[in-house]
Amino acid sequence: MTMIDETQVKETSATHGAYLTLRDMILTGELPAGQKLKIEQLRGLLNTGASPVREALSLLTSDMLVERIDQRGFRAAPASKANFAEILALRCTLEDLALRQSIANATPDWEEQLVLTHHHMKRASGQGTKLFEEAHKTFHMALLANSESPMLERFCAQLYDLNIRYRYLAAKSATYQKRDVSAEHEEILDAAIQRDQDRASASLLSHYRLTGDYLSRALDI
Amino acid sequence: MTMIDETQVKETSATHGAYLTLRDMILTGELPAGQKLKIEQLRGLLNTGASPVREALSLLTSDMLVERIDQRGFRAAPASKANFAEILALRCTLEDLALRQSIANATPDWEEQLVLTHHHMKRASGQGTKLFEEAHKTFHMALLANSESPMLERFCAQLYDLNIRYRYLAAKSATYQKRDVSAEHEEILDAAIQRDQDRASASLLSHYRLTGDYLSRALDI
DNA sequence: CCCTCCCAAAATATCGATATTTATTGACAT
DNA sequence: ATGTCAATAAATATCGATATTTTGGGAGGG
Repeated sequence: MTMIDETQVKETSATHGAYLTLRDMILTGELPAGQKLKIEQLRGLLNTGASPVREALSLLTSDMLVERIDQRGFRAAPASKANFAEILALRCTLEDLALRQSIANATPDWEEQLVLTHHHMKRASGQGTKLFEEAHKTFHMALLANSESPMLERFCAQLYDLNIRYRYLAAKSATYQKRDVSAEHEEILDAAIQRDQDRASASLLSHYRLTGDYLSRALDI
Repeated sequence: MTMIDETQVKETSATHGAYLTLRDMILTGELPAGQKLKIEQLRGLLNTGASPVREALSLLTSDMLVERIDQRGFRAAPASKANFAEILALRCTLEDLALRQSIANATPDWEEQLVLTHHHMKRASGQGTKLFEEAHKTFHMALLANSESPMLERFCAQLYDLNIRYRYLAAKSATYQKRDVSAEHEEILDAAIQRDQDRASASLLSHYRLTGDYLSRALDI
């Protein structure tokens, strides 16, 4: 006999579900940085067994979103300005590399993906933060998706996610920026399609550094 | 009542033990690349329960040594020339960066560590491969240990390990190299202590590329 | 002869209970 | 008051059993 609990369909395995939920909770700050993550507590939150929770936490360890303390459980990875600065610096190095490689290997197919994902992002702009975040990541990852270096792309994706957390952290505190982010995206897209490595990389890095400066000021951790 | 099984002391948790053993088996090729990793089979090998095995495999996923196929278990990460080339290229980029930063932040303490770990490596040279491998990694990580960028160091360590696997793979096949690896290490050490970023990085990268070329030829995968 | 569908066998994923380990509390001696 | 130690409480880690899913191998139909 099968129990149908959520909304009719059992999307994936309990582990994967727990993984996605926990990840989201950490990224958005619903589970604050540094917080102890008790199995029993999470077991309740996700209404699943201890095994899936444990395994999901183990997986999140890969993503550097959770730390494991041997024999003493798990906790959400701590956040700090130093950590944020490190993420920004690494992203600039790695995305620069990945973007240049992507452009070097440029194909019509890839360019079409860029245009598409950019369009989706623009359309998602009005709607909720959650949807826009999703589309924003998709666009940025599409830029790198042609590097023919899966590990490099993986590192970039990982760092991208780590950065999101700081965006949510900053959002809690005061001021909201009034840059023309949209124009920055257009500029990156255009340079990529023109296959201009230097311009694309420069505008991408500038995009990150502007956001970085802004976040760095907004953060009070 | 406590059961004492191995050699008197229970080093760590079952999970951590399984993690170390499995990792070693994959690195050395005892568990060949691409092989299906069945829980039951490993459970026997490590004589422990299914939970620690599962969790160890999850952790190895972080290290990109194991792949997880949803609902279909785990397998040792596949190996290929392309993957090897990617690892080499990424290492060159990331270690270059880390080494330069380490040198930029140079302290007497760090330099002493370099000298020490280099000495240990030389001493381990005569003894078994296993011991030398250990010391070799320690020396190379010591070079990067002063970068003040923990994540960067983590990436480098990860890539270092992934590379080891290819060394073991190549060792199985034919010829043995006759480079003066020891001199290369001296050169890197010397340049680092002189705080000469360019020379240190150049000799480190040359060291890797020479090994890379050799391995690339020796591999038949 | 080949393809599809179904049934057994194998393997994975998950649960619930138990054993270990770590954290906490309060009494006692200083 | 204060620091130490033992007993208790809480949490983690691990086990063994069960439910679910995938795989492999025919039987039957095309």
